[in-house]
Amino acid sequence: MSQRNTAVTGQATASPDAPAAAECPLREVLALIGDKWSAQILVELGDGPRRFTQLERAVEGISRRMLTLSLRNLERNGLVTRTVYPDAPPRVEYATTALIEDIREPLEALADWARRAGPSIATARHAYDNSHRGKNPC
Amino acid sequence: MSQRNTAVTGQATASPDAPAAAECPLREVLALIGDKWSAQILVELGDGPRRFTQLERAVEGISRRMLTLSLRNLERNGLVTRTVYPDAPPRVEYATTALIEDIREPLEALADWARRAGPSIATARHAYDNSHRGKNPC
DNA sequence: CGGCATCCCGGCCGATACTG
DNA sequence: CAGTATCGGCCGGGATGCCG
Repeated sequence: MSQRNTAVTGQATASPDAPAAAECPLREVLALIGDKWSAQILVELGDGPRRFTQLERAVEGISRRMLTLSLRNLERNGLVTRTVYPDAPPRVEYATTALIEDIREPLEALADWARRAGPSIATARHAYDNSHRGKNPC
Repeated sequence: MSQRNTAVTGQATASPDAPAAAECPLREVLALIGDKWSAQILVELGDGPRRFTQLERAVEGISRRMLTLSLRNLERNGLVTRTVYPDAPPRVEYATTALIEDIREPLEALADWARRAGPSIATARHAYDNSHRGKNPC
């Protein structure tokens, strides 16, 4: 069994069938793009189609393995397309589908919020850590 | 060492210090509320302050353990407040802070998108699974 | 009521090496 | 270039039980 499989190498980056996302739509979104890399990949693809290696360099820190798995997952859920060109040096392009058009704005809004709230959060965190320190011996 | 600690029971629901969220604000948001329960908790708290047991019942499926860990994490990052009332039966209320006011809308937008795109995604997934089936016995 | 401590497993994810 | 295969660590998170 060396061919492509549903669970590529024993996992699938997201739930294999979204079994119990149940009635909470927020959970569903997070199950789709709430993982470590998918959102960043979508953002990068938002600027236009990208090749595999382009994404690998753009996302910064992602491994080929996780890039592959994440892209497969996004493709499976209809969020990106994968196009193979029959060139001498292999060439594959990934692009977003119409499905994501409607989430780009909310995603941007979240990012904006992170930029604005970031400092406040850091402050709150340090305050919390200070007031709860000393419980643990160094 | 039976007191409260930074890593309560060996984990922290989110990164202990958000070390390498780096320059991607989206990653930071997901590091904060991208886990399995935090977003739902925030949504529930959006309707007003809630007690621990109220949340436990409202969130549906969450364990006391994860509720505690998630709330602690949200509290640490200044997204919710924890108020203890000195009553005979212990009473603790959780509420959102001003920090979250600005993400409620984007969060709602994401949920809306999930509701609308849900069917299309399911279709895409089944199509993908069909066209890639037969590689694995059974 | 509102937690915390312990056990434990499955899956995320990184590192590394091999392939068409 | 664009993947795939394999090993292994770490941690999210469920189940259970005890405590003030």
